[in-house]
Amino acid sequence: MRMSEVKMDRRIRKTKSLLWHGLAALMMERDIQDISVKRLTEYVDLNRSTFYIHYKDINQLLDSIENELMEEFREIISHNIDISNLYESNLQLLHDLYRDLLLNREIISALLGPHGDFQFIKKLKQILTERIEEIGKALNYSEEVLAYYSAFCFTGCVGIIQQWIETDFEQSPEHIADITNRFMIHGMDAILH
Amino acid sequence: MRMSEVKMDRRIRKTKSLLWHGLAALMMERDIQDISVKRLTEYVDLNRSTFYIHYKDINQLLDSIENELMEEFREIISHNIDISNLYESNLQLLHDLYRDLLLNREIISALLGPHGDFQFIKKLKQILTERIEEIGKALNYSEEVLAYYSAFCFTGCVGIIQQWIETDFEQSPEHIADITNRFMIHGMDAILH
DNA sequence: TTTTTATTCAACAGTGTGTTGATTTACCAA
DNA sequence: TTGGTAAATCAACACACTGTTGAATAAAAA
Repeated sequence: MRMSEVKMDRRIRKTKSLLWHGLAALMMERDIQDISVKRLTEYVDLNRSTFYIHYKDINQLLDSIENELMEEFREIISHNIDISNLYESNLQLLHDLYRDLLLNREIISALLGPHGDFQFIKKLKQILTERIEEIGKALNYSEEVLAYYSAFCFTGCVGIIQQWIETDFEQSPEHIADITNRFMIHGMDAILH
Repeated sequence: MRMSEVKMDRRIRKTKSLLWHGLAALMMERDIQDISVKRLTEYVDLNRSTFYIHYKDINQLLDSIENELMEEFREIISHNIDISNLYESNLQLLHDLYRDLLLNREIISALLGPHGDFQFIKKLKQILTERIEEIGKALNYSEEVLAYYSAFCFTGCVGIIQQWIETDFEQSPEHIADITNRFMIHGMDAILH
C-alpha cells in the first residue's frame, strides 16, 4: 500500500485500485481517447457514478496516477549526486530509478508503451532534467548547450525504457542502467570501445 | 503544394488544408482528445458533414497528416550514408532533416509540443531507427546493444527537437544538427572537450 | 451497536457522433 | 462559355457517452 493510501477508507482504496489497474489494462490495448468512463467502469465492474465521486474524467484519473508515480521518482532522485564522481553516482541513480520502474512495470508499460501518454513523458523528463541542470551548473557549463544535452539524454532515457518494455523487461535493471550511463557519457564511442 | 495534392480538386485541397492547419492550431492549446470534429469544423468554418466526407474521425485526420510528413522524411533519409565517413554523412542527414522540420514548423510544433502526439514520435523514431540499424549491421555491432543505442539516440533527437521548439527555433538547423551529431557520437564528452 | 460514509441504482438533460438525402455551389474539361 | 461532375452545405436523425442528482443500500469506522 502506498503512503498516500494508508488513511483511506478501505472501500475507497479498493475503488481507486480497481480504476488504476483497469485503466492500465485498457491502455495496453487502446489509446486513452478511446477509453470512456463507461467502458472503464464496466471493465472493472463498478457503477459509473462511483467514478465521478472520485474523478472528474479519465484524464484526471490518469493525472493522479502519474503524479503518484512522480512522487516516488522524486524520492529516488533526491539522493545526493557526488559531482567529484559523476560516473558512479549517476549510475547509482539510474539503478534505483530502473529498479522502481520494474516494480511498477504494469503501469509503466501502459504509460510508455504504444498507447502511452505524452504528458507522462513530459513529467518524467522534467524531474530528470531538473537534476542534470543542477549538476551542469555545478560544473559551470553553458546554459544553452546544457539544455540541449539534458533534453537529449533524458528523452533518450525514455527511449531506452521503451526498448526495455518491448523486450518485456528481459535484462536486469543493473544492465540497463549501465548501458544508459555509458551512452549518456560517451555516446557511440561507448560501443566502439 | 505537396506532390500528393497536385491532382486534387481545388475544393478538396482547400478543405484539407483548412483542416490540417486548423488541427495544428487547436493542438497548440489543447490535447487531441479534447478536440472534437464539431469544434474543429466550427473553428475553420466548415460544415461538420464535410469533415466526414474526407475522414473517419480526428484520429484519422491526424494520421494522414503524419503519414504525409513521414513520406517527406523518408525521402530525405533515403540519401546514402557513407559508412567510411560516418560523422560527416550523419551530420549531413541531420542538416537535411532539421531544415525540413523548420519548413514544417507549424505542424511540427503541434505534433511534438506539449499537446503532441505519441504516435508521431513512434513513427518518427521508427524511420530513423531503420536507418541506424542498417549502419550498425554494416559495422557489425551486437544487435542488442545497437537496439538500445538507436532507441537512445533517436528518442534523444526528439528531445532536442522539442527543446528547439521551446526556444521557438531560435538557432539554425545547422547548429542543432551539429550538437545533435556530437551528442550522438561522443555523449557528454562532447561538452567536456 | 450506532453513526458515518461509500457505493449503487435509475433517471435526467445535454452534447458530440456518424449518417442520410436533398439542395446549392464550385470546379474542370470539352 | 457551357454542361456534366463532384464537392460543400444544410437539416434531421438515432445513438452513445457524459455529468449530475436524490434516494436506497451496503460497508466501514467509531
